[in-house]
Amino acid sequence: MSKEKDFYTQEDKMYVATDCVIFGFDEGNLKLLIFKRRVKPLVGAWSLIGSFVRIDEDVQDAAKRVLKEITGLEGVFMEELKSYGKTDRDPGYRCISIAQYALIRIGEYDKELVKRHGADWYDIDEVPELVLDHNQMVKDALDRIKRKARYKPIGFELLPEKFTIPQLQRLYEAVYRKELDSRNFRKKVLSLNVLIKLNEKDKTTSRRGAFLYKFDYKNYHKLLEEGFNFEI
Amino acid sequence: MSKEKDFYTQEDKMYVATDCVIFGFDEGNLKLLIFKRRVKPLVGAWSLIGSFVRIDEDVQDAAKRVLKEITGLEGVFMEELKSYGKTDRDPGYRCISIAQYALIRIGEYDKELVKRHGADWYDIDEVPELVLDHNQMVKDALDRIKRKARYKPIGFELLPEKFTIPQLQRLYEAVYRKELDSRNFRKKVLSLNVLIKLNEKDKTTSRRGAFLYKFDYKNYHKLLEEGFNFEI
DNA sequence: ACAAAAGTGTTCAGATTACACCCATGG
DNA sequence: CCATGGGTGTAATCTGAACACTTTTGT
Repeated sequence: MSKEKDFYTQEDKMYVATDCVIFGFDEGNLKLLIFKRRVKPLVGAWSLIGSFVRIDEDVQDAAKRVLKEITGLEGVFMEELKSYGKTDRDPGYRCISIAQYALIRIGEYDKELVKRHGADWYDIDEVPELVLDHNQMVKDALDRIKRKARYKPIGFELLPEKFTIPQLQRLYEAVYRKELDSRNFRKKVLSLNVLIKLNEKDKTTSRRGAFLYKFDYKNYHKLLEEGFNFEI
Repeated sequence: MSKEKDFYTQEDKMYVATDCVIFGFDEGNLKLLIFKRRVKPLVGAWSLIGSFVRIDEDVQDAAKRVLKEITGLEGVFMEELKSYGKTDRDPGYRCISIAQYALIRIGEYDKELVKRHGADWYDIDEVPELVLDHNQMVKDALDRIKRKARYKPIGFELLPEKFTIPQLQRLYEAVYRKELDSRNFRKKVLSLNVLIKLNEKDKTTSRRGAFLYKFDYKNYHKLLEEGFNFEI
């Protein structure tokens, strides 16, 4: 930055942070990754995972950086939620935060790293009180994925690469918070033509076993361009 | 702020701006309000209307402030679009911008004020090159209202208080960029039960005249709570 | 043989689409 | 009297919702 002229010296500067609402899905429940603060202010309080944005760092990159620092993951689905810009949101100093939400495969993160950072998964119904406006961020992120699930096949980011249709249904049930009819669900989801049936079964949840599928990203992108509707 | 302790002094501060993508609708065309910069840097270039966020000002309030400064309008529909946070987006200095989009009634703004600020309306298809990433903001805002029109009756913010159904249809056609069948459009829009038919006609576009309607905000909010679908 | 989850089809109601003519009026 | 935009109905199709039984297999 130093090579550029600063035309704006009479204006106010402030801190810019980014906070990540990190969702996972496990055993039928939607989960949230939060951690216990070890630095001032608010030591010991539960918080979303976030960081200040550095002056030589894109906001998106800052979000990717913290996600990687805590979970070891890269290249996962992450999207901006909205900004939180009230003057009084942080008692420390004027700081605005650009919240993001991420969907990760709960089997794939680096458990050692997560533990070392004092982070832990909470069932979405049992999230404790978080610092600042972080509970509001979680609420807004939940509303967002509920809506988003209507037109993007959001679930596949949260499931392992190979998954069964009953698993996918349980995920949608967790997001929508209501039970779905398995016949209609299966019919709808298969009609989208974005699932590839494999010759393997998952036998962990039933004696009979359920066929595994994987997501057909190629077909999916083709359909997106045609303006497809993924409503379940 | 000064009464609070600043815990974060080792972190980077930056400028935070907000830019408004201001839409209007006139004679069948969606329009954009932009203005010609009179200050350094980039004097004379076309730009969205924006401002730095002051340290004692909410981001939303900053957006409202600039909208009022330029158009004289208050209380119009305005919503956050997204943040633009790349390090190199502003050559002046590190500055992130929270873009907003607003929908205003093109007959109601303060024309004197707009002229005095060097602002002008451009047809959405004829927007000139704008400074920084402002063309991208416009594109993103257009995509947003296209999607938003599917589940919120967005059009009413852009039309005068009293409007005709053909007017409303032309607005939707401008947003979707395709022609709609007038019988189906009328059927659908009336079935939503959010229009109040008035005993007046608008005769400016036909000899016969078209009945004027107004939007039934009360009924609309009731329907929203029930989770209504406004797809046209 | 039985418990427990996986898998499968049909019917009905409501919504969406396509489509063509008469109406009212000012000039 | 005619040109112009406003206003109306119906049939065909598609989509979403409701609903119950058979299959598989480990124990």
